[in-house]
Amino acid sequence: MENLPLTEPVLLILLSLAGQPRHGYSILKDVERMSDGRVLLSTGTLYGALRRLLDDDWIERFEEEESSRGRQAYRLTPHGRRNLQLEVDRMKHLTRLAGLRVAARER
Amino acid sequence: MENLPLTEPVLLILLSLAGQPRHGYSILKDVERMSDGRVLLSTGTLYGALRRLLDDDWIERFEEEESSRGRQAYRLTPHGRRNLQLEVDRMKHLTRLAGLRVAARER
DNA sequence: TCCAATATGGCGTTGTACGACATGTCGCAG
DNA sequence: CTGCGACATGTCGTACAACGCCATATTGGA
Repeated sequence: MENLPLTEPVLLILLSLAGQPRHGYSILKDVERMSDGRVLLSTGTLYGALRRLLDDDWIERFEEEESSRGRQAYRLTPHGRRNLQLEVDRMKHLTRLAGLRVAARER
Repeated sequence: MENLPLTEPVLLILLSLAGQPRHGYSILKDVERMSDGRVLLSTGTLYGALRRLLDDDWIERFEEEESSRGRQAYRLTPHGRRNLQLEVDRMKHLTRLAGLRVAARER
């Protein structure tokens, strides 16, 4: 339960879970959609990241009764949601700054 | 001259160079300032990243005549600036989406 | 004269990302 | 009823970025 690096794949996974609980394959597809097909997580990346997120209590398993298949849904913990919120705020701050800097054209 | 992963350290370094050419140590301090002290690049990270950015022609060495010390300034190439612009646009798009997703509170 | 800040860089460890591989289910078109 | 593509979950090995630590050198001020 320490802190993990908030890399792009991890961020996208969390973002995908922010709206609703999902199972692995669904996250994969959602990330693809969110990024307009630019980010294609491999299953290696996905399940590795999910394990770390579980270890650090950012997400938790979420059992759906009626699902017959081996599907396992994941959902954000309050802890995870809090941290995601902080991260998004940080990103907003940074993009604002980035916009200004890049806009100040070469002369 | 292929594409390199746009990780957080790399992004911050580029952002730091967007405003003006800088030498290594100056980038270090600027990144620290930009992130309100939250991101402290180690020199290992910095010079490793700079080498890769040079290899991939995102930045170039920029000789200042009057500098007596071993200072070597770096500056964005047009290629690097273009890519940075694209990356910033991508980030803006993502943050917008992230804001919406996270704001849609649990129920 | 010493010391802190400035400045550049190498090296080894750690851990993430990712492709490749492995396995199985479900629904449907032929 | 059979093959196939989408759905679904995971492991393993490798490559490489991040980072801490070390080494080194200059400059300006107390």
